[in-house]
Order: sequence, then C-alpha cells, then structure tokens
Amino acid sequence: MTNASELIDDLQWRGLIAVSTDLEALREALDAGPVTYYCGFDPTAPSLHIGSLVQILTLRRLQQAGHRPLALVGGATGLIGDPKPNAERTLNSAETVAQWVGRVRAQIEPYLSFEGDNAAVMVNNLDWTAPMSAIDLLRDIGKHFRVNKMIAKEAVSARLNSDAGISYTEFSYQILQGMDFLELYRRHGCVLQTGGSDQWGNLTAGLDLIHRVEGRTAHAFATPLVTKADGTKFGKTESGTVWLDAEMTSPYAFYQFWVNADDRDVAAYLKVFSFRTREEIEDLEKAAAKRPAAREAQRALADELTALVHGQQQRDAVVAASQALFGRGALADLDPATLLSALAELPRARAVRAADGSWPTVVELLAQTGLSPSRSAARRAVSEGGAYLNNVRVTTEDAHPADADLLGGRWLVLRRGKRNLAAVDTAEPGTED
RNA sequence: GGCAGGUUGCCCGAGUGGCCAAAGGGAGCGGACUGUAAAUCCGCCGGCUCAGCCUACGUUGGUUCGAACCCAACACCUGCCA
Repeated sequence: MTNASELIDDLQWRGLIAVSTDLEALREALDAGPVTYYCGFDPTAPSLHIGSLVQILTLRRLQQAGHRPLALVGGATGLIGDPKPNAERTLNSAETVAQWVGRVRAQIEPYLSFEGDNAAVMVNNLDWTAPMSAIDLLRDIGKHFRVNKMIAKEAVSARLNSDAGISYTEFSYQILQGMDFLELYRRHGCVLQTGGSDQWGNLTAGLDLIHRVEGRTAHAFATPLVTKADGTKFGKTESGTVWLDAEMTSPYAFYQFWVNADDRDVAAYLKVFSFRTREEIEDLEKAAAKRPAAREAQRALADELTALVHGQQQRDAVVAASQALFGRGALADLDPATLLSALAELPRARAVRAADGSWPTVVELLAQTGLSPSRSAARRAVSEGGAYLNNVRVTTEDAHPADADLLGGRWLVLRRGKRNLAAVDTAEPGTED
C-alpha cells in the first residue's frame, strides 16, 4: 500500500483535489489501513464521456494505492436527475435508465480490479432506494435534512434564482445522494466519497447525514472542473461530445481529440489523466516548452489514453492511421492494409461517375463529405488554398479527380485545412468487396 | 394596468427610404508558419446553376418606382410609475 502522504501529495500535485474535507483527517484514515471509498455515476446517456474519466481514473488511482473502491451507478438517481445550473432535465423512462445502467457499469469495470484484498465492488442505488416507501424516506431520512441548508447549495440556489425554477424532484436529488453515502457506510464501511467539484453540495449532504445518523465523520474530496485555455467547454469537439464508447466516438476521433490539445492545457491534462510518474510528466512539460511544434506531450497523452480506454491494439491502429494521413509521405505510396485501416477512421462519402465518365468536382465532394458545410464554403476553401486531394493542394475550383488519383483504384482522401479529413469511395454501389 | 424604450446575421452591436448581404467587435474558417497546438500577420466569414440571382434585419399586413429603415396590428423583452 502506498503511504497516505505520498498518495495525497500526488493527488494534490496533479491538481485533483479542488475541495476537500479535513485532509489531515483523511491522511490519518488512509494510513490506518485500506479505506473503502466511492464515486457515483448517473446514467444520463448510453455512455460516459471523457469528463467522467477524471472520476473513473481517480477511483483507479486510489485502488492502485491499496484502497477499496465502490463504483456506484445511479439506477435511482438517474431516474430523478441532478439539478443542472440552467434548466430542468427531461426525465428518462425506467427502461432507458435501466439499459444505460448496464452500459455505464460495463464501461467502468475495465478500469478497476475485481480481485485481491481490495477488490472493487459495483453497486446500484436502486437496490436500497426502490424498496423504500415515501413514509420511510420522509421520516427516516427527510427529518435529517434542513430545507434552509438544502436551498443554500449552489446547484439549488442557482436554479431558485433562475427563470427555470426547480422541481421538487430535482430539489430532492441531494437527499438521495446523501442517502447513498449513508447506505454505503452501513453496508461496506465506506468513509470517503469523491466526485466532481460540481457535486460538492451532494457530497457534503452525505457527510452531514452520516454525521447526524451515525455520529461518524466521513471524508470527501472533489476534483476540479477540467478547463480549456480558450474558454470553451472541455470534452467537446466540433462534432460533439467525446464519448468513451467506441461506437459513439471512434478511437481515431478519441486519439485526435488529445493530439489536438492546446499547448496551454496539455500539462494539466497529463497530470489529471496520465498514470505516468511526476518525473515523466515534468520531462514532457519541458519538451513541450522547448519545442512546442513537435507536440510530444500531446502525442504521449493521446497514446496513453487511447490505449487505456480502447486497448493497445486500437491504439496502434489509430496511431498508424494518423501517421499515414498526416505523415509526410505520399498517400499513394502507402501499403493497402495501412491505407484501408486509415480510411476506416474517416467520415465517408460515395462518388459516382457522371455520364461522360468524369468524377464530381472536388468542390462537390467537399460538400458531400461534410468537410465544408455548403458548396459556397467548399468553393471558398479551394480559393483560399485550404482544400487538398490526397494531401495535394487543389488550386482550381473546377478541379476533378482523375482516375490516376484513385488510391488502390478506388479511394480518394479529401482534406480541408490542416486536420479535417474524409474518404471518398468510388466503388460502384453493390460492387465493393 | 399606465408611460417610455427595444427586437438586426452564430453572439454583441451600428445602421432611420435607394450607394445594405447590411459598419465595427467577438467567435469560427483558410493561408503563411516550427509535424494536427499557440502567438502573430494576411484573407474569408447567408445560399446558389456565382461578373448574376435568391433568401434575410421579431410576425403579419400596408405606404412607396424602391423599405432593415415609414405606417398599422400582433408577439416578446427592458426601464419607470401604479
């Protein structure tokens, strides 16, 4: 077991502790032996996204230090909805939530070990919430919650002051999460809860409840909100949220997300997400400062996380694809296998010959593949010198691909700007492979 | 309920009868550039069958050769008074 000071120091150095209860008390508890701790994930979508990765990896870090994780998937809280600052959530059906519980659970499992003395346990708060009657909830739990305190919580007060207001349903959310901590304390001796800083109000609801009911002081710490230097929301790209599910965000897109991290953010991301040692991370920071254009730090981060989330094999495939697509060599020189796997990662469009045997113009293809939102934009891209066919700049607006351009006799690679790529398949419909 | 002001492109915001697809700023996009990052500079930034046409300045209708701009009604927002 890693000693407590080392563990806490490492978490602090990584910037993973944004707010916490008494850290000295937590150190003592961690030193006294393996601590059982938990973090909850609500099934609000069929997959978690990279924002949740901070929580998952924090669970993993603590387990690697010898402590015992409980990963809670909120079958009950997912039916209620955690108050968002701006708007009331739409309720999902019980079937949907149940299905998402299964998916989210399967998504978390690979990061934890279910063997050994500190084996992880998956729990679902529906198990203790569903059987409870309204009377039990109001008498046994509700009596310990002061409304004055509940409305003071940031999530609730923001909503009370907003036009959206807040439903009793969402107002009650903190009671359920507080109850979870109490229940896990009773069932598993859980004395530490982690979560995102936006959850702090909910974490403290549990601490208070345990204190009132059990007379015991438990611990909690919250990870910071991961931010981006340009002020936009972390975990989003032009094409939407970066999900952990390979079907929803391809491993290639996932890898590209990290490769494209801003220089100003990459050091912080390494600390939060990477399992590299402090020395290794500091070396990467130095390399980034010295030669930013090489972007070694981004590559290291993308490599590690793609392997962690999608596996070594996928990592190798997307790295090879990225090198092929962004490399210096001519695409025509690539071996067919590498070419095909690289193309598999890209958005795809199909092209057919016109009656006279010619292929559609590059402008047409840019619009069709979605690389440019309209034909006007595609035309502009060409006139600005930002359109490429097989990584060669297209210089005239009426340029057509020629048969000689077809890679492997069939494919075209289109690019707009530095990093937006798409594949065009020219095979006759029905004749492909 | 009364009075006053407002509603412009992704956002902020100028424009009060033709020179307005609409100033300026932000965001975004492209290029240069040191590998897909940043900074900086330059260019672009409604659509199309692109020297032209179409759509667009809250909604609907009207005045006019011509309207984002004038008039009327409606909707929503803001301020002051009750």
